[in-house]
Amino acid sequence: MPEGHTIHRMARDHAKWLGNQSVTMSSPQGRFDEGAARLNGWVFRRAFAHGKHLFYVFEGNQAQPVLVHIHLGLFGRFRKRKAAEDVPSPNCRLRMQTDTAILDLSGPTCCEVMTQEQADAKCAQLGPDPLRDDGDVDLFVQRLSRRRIPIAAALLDQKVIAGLGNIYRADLLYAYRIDPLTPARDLNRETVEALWNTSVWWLELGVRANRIITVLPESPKRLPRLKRREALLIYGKSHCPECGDQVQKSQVGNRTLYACQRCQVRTQ
DNA sequence: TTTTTATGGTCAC
DNA sequence: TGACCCTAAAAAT
Repeated sequence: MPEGHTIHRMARDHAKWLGNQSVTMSSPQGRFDEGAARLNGWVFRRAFAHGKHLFYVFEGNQAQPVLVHIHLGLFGRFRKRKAAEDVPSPNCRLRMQTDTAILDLSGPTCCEVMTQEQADAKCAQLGPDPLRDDGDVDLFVQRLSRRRIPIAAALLDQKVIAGLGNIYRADLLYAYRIDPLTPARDLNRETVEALWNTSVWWLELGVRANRIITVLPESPKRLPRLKRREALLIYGKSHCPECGDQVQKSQVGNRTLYACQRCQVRTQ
């Protein structure tokens, strides 16, 4: 269930659980047999994320580290297992096991071995990631300024900004009352910077809370207990929290968009 | 029990 | 634009 915050959180957690340990790797399902066999017993050195892409760095018997690139897609999922006796799901693509932890991966769009150079090339295709130190708001501004597509489609385009998904896009546009069909390049810089800054804040909060929360105005010391519904502004709702009108569901950028036609009227 | 849905993405036309 | 890929849980029957 991944937008960017999930992937960055996984990079952090997995490095904590597996870091600097020799990892026993297998592919119960069989579709990653070759990769698992190649890296079996290698040392998990570190993990990093760019947008929704997750990378592990393994060191073994070769001069250069070798990476595993994982993209969860819509259905991909990791499960942390308690004991080695746990039987993996029949669709478990990859099991990584150390003396202290077991991680099972199922349903990823992508799970492949690659070099650092290939990983760099993969990341070079992506837009700036608000969660990364090298995330650059100017690049976001520039990429948006060249697109005529609706802003609601642009926010899902990983070449424009990396890490946002369907929930963050709906709530970002709602937060600033932006008409979702506004051409991306028509938005003024002030608005684009606001979208970026709020993305940074929401994604960081998402990593910390390990869930999407878009309703908190500033960082609280203690996270309130929120039910899923209460944590979101408009995504998945039937009525606008501001005016009470029915929320419009439509398909924009191939995904279901939730928006309020009465409130979201800004076009710059 | 079957069908639908989901926080994603690629490819062909 | 639509077909398709991947999996699991919720919703519908």
